Amino acid sequence: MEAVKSKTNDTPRAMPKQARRRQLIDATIVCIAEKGLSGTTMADVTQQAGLSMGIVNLHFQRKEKLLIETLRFISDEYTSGLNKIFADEFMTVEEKIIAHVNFDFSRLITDRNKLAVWFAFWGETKSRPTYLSICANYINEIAVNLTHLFALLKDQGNYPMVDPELVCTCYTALSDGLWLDLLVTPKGLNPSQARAIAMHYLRTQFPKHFLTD
Amino acid sequence: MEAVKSKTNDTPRAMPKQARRRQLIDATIVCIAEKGLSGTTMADVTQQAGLSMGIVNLHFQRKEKLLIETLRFISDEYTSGLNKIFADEFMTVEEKIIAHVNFDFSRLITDRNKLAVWFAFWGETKSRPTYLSICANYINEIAVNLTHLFALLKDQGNYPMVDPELVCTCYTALSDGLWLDLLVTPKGLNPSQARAIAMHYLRTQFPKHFLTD
DNA sequence: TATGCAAATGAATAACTATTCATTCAGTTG
DNA sequence: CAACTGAATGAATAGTTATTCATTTGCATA
Repeated sequence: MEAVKSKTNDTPRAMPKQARRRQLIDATIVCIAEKGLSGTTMADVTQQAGLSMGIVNLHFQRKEKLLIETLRFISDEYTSGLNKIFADEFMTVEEKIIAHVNFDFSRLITDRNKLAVWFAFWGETKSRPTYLSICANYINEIAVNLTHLFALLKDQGNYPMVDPELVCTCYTALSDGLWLDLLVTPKGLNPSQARAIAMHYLRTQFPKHFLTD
Repeated sequence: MEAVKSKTNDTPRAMPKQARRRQLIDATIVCIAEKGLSGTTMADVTQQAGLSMGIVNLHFQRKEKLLIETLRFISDEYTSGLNKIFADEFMTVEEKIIAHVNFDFSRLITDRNKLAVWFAFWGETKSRPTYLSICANYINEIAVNLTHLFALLKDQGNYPMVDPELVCTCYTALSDGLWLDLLVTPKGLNPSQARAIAMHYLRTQFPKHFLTD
């Protein structure tokens, strides 16, 4: 009897619930990419998910909450990926920075649908404090960690002139701008070229490192 | 009789018409900044302009056209500012590049209302070909001119290792990212700090130049 | 000052979209 | 297998917003 309870043996009912939420979030990402934030309706999202109109109310109460959870989802996906790198015990500082850059320009992150979602929400942060606070949180967390890595490399590699905080701000702005490029002019730049540009900048700061490609 | 015709003596009726359009575009910029693209209604815009509901229809036919003209307005403002610099006969190459950077981080461009408009539209380019084509146009035009300036400096300054196209892409991405920073975390960075970061990057490429600040 | 005319108004309308909820459905339990 | 339970449906509703257009306004001309 117990063996056939459900596909997974823990949280038998809660799991499917999470899956449904995820399904709706995925549909929302596709809709925002295809129709823009202002053009995305509940009918669009539920149809994209292959479900019925009332379903969003059931799982998210109202549209605004679905949108917020969608932003939170891609935000968490990004920060948790980076935190895994920061927390790794076996990578050198240089390897961690390279892993960071690789992650920034990986398939997962440079997916144009997700980039469209990022920029859609960024464009509204000035008017929606909730969006801003979700973005501001993760931005700060990452900046602290990345600055720390640059500071370590400065010491280890003997780069007395480097300003870790400046390099962090500059790298972050650069990768944001490269993402915009990938979103707006996808034929002008591909993810691996974008990655190369980011590495090019890092080499200007740490010329003895990052020479492996 | 002729002296009291109107406030300006040329194009007596056409001029006021342009002014009205401009007034509505200005109101649209404020509304997008305050309420987001998806939250901006016709009632908001006309109220912000201190005019009546029907006025948008009179001057722009429909909402979508007003939005497009708003994007075109800030786009033109940006390109025409830069083109003036590119076309200047009396500046050296180095001076032109500095003027370009100064313009990128001037009050006119780093106005947070306008930045909000830029990012609002960028976030929708994937779904609206019209927005994309307006953006793509000016992006390309500027890239050609800026790459040319970097190529000239490469020759004049004897920097054989510099790749002008790469530097242009990198500078452009960097300034886009810095604008995002100014929009999203205005307390983290001010325009003159952003300008300093851009100059810091240029000095890495042209170490004999851009030392004056 | 009267006349003509384009600009502007804003109440009314039409279109659209989020939200609700009575009903249906599917899976689990006793 | 019947009763139960919570998930899902989607037509109906309520609310919002773009658009229209008959009317008014203000200004230039004669």
